[in-house]
Amino acid sequence: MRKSSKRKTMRLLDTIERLRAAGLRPTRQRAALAGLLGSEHRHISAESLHREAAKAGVPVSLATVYNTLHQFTEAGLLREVAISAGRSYFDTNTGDHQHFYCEESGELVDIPGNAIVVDGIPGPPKGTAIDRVDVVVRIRRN
Amino acid sequence: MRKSSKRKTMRLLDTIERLRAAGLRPTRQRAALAGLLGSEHRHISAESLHREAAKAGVPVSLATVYNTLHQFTEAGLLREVAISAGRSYFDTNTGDHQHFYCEESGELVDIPGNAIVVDGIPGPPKGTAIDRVDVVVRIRRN
DNA sequence: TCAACAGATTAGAACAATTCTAAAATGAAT
DNA sequence: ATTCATTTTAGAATTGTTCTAATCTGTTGA
Ligand SMILES: [Mn+2]
Ligand SMILES: [Mn+2]
Ligand SMILES: [Zn+2]
Ligand SMILES: [Zn+2]
Repeated sequence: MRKSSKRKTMRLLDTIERLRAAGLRPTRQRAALAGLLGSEHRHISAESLHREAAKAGVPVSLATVYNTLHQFTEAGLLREVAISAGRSYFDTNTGDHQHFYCEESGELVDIPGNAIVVDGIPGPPKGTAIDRVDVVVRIRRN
Repeated sequence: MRKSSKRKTMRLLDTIERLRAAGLRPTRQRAALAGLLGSEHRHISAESLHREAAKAGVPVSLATVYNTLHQFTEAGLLREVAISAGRSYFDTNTGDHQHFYCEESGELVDIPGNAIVVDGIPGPPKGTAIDRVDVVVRIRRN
């Protein structure tokens, strides 16, 4: 067994543990998708992940991709980012951070959470509490 | 001619002027929709405006509602608010301000622009400039 | 080891929001 | 009035997402 193969196996075991810890049965599809999501921070859509899976030779249905993205989000493994109507984006970076968004390219770039400070938020409407503060800095090519 | 009728007529003339100023031909439909949007600040969707028009006895097609909302947005008479994938919201308040958003009720509440201060935004990616900073304060009923 | 079953996956239908098409209507300019 | 570019429209088409109900699979415990 070569080194890279052994590394891959260990990553798979890790992934399976992480799924179990999240209360999700470690199925072939979930493990494969979790593997594709990987360790670096990424912004993906359901369709893009579905294409990626197909390209990687993992035949998983689009319905399962949607199910899995929502389950991962509920489990705190992903975060959903509302950027523009029409398409949902999921973020593998679940920590406190914000985004640059370029309408022209559709690209999403992280802004570290410790950089931005939002001040002066009024008390929320009676009977509600603040859940999260999302900042999207819309940028344009020049 | 009664007072209220005269007021309505003047508002209509105003609306027509404003459409002309925006470079839009003041058609029956555009004037009616602009009238419905009114002067108070509101958050609407295409479908909700379409229903409102129908209820007001103004038969305007859904396609025209979409066209008009986009044209008004382009002309700076409306602003599009990205809140959640799936439905577009338009805002008759085009000034600098932000929003509370309650996922449970779908309600959108204005936060005056002079209240919130966003600090520490990093320089935008090379070759781009900041267009707008959107803040959405997500709230939950408790 | 394997039977049994709850939970997961799937193809495809259904759905909701939006956009497109191309034909008919209309505002503006003669 | 006539003309013509612009606008409106009904309905089809497209897109992203969710639903359905049949099939499959991971887990459990004999
Ligand atoms: Mn969702
Ligand atoms: Mn739009
Ligand atoms: Zn991010
Ligand atoms: Zn607003």
